[in-house]
Amino acid sequence: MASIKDVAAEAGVSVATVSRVLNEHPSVSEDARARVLAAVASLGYRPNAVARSLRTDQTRTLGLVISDVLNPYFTELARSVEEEARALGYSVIIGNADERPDLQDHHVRTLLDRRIDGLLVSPTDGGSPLMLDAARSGTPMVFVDRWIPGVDVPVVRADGRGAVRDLVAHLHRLGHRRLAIIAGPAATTTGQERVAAFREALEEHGLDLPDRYIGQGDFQADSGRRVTERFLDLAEPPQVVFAADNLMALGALDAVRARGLRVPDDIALAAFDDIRWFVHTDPPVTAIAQPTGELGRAAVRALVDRIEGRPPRSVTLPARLVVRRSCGEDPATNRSRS
Amino acid sequence: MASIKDVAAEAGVSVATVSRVLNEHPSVSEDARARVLAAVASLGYRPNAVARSLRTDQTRTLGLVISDVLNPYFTELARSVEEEARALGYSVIIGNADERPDLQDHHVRTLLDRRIDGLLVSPTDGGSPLMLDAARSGTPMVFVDRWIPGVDVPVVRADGRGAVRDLVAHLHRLGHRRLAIIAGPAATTTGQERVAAFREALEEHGLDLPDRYIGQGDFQADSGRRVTERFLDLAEPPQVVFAADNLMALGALDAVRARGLRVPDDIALAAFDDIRWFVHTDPPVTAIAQPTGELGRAAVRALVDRIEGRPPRSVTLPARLVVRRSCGEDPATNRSRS
DNA sequence: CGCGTCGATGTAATCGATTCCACAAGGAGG
DNA sequence: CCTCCTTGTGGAATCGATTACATCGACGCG
Repeated sequence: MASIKDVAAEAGVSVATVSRVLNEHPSVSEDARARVLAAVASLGYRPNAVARSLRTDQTRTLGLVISDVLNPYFTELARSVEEEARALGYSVIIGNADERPDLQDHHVRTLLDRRIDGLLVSPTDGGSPLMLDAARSGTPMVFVDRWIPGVDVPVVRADGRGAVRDLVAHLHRLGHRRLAIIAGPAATTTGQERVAAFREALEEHGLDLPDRYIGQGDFQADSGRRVTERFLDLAEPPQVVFAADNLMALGALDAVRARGLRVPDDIALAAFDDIRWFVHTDPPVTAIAQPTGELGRAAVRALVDRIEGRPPRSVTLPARLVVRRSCGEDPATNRSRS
Repeated sequence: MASIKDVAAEAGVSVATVSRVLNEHPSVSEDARARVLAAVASLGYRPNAVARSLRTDQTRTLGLVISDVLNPYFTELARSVEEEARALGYSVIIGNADERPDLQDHHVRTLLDRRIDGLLVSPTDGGSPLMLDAARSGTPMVFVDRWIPGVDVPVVRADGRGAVRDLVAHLHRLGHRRLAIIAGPAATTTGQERVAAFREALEEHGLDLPDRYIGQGDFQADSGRRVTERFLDLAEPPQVVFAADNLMALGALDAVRARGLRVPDDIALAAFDDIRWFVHTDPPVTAIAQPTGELGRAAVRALVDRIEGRPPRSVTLPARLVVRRSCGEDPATNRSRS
């Protein structure tokens, strides 16, 4: 592959001049510029990004470590992150942690070794030593969706409390009184917050959330299935199951179907995170929709602000309830958009 | 960030010795090794991958350019690619082309600039000049899922012909005679092949595929919706719509639902690519399942073979039919697994 | 006892870019 | 006509690693 030296030789100038032409440095003669450009074209020369990064100490690359690529919420997030980054002149390298702290650490380490300019993380757990180190060390960092408490890093996320309150009101209006939740891992902020928001909302209606109605999931479909089976085995099963993410809702659907029961007649279902397929499931699933694209874009802007020396800001955007039929018919508040 | 020089100074040895310790070169004394390791630990030193890549001329990184991250088929593919690559000691950088040739070129160029060791591509079109160049030039390359005819690059893909034949037999048995297809872009091999396989299978049953029953889609949901609407507007609408990918099937579902029609009573639906949600849609969708994970792994192995100087092999794996209820009940051949 | 061999180590070249510094040529101003 | 800038250019240092080559003891063998 042709290097800058080859171009210099071909154009009959020094490598310094070639570099100046390529970087649009003002003091280059028209003549030299033309010859260099011609040489570049004829050799099909492309600057070696590795060498450039070594010299300039910047890669114009962002790292994004997400909890699970197979989760449509995160793929959508990843997509918007890449889009905004590209618009700002950065590339993105995605690391998929699969909800495993060890894999998350692997990717953080690899990205740091590559000297990415900044790191976007949606942490899988409460923070490994490596993660805390990374946060404290020089690399600019921003948390997205989830965060690690007590670490001084900007956070871009959605606040679901209002939407959860709307959801519980909706469920209460439909006559449901025994409400259960499939929680996410307690080590994640979203895992905790969604349970807390649910409990608070229940209290507003004088309902409580007994331990047997809290199932411990891990944001994966299988755990949703297991927890739902346990709910269905209770002497007094819940009337509603609220899954803290879309994959666990999928698992819940599996479990209900395996028993030959029907949603919402036998048991109602709602989910955190809205995805396109929820419109066409049987029945369409009532869900809390996050402004995913906006979150991704805001996260990139915050990170690039840090990288380029501007003060970054944490951002919190509201989520909203999308009512469908999985909790029963509710003609009073049909705010469904589909 | 500490460099190898700092480590050398701290350990009281030369940088060469540090490098030797880190690369497990045999001739280093126990004493020196211990001192270097101690220095590495105390400084929290991590080798700079950028500098190493420049010197060794290898990045231990693979590029993966896929047509659309939001398509669950491709995210699953991406996941298995990353997994296998990691097992073989490589990282993966994913570029999402969003079915846009210009974006595809952008990512190929960026990846080449970064001097990735090899490139995995699922081409969005028939091959831009850049793509053809890349294929001819030195960088090892493998096509996955789709390929570009006439280019000498190994291909790892699924053969859907057998499964399409099974599908058409299934449809014929159910009494369907007017079958339509929502095709993918003619510029992609999968776009063409699926139509050809469908037509061949129809011919075996003495049916033909008139032009009005071929809708031109682009593998995105919106196009599935538009094409389906056009089918429904025909004087004699088809009895079955076969979507050439899962997103267009989603769009078809949207269109059918918007008219207040029902699947499969008013019109039947089948899709190429099976995804988890198809089990829970209304009704569950009959689909052709590709061995996605195996494809991803085989593609990585083929690419790494090329990179490491072994002869790479093209791989073709069979897809299979998964019957569900979206085409009507067929007690005779219930090979559904769900 | 002298020489060849081997193990451990350091010096320095190298990868491909960017960029500081020196310098030459040419024009402006005194 | 002699300085003093300005503009264009090249030489060489630099980034952080790897690695070829040189060196220096120690050891074994004839």
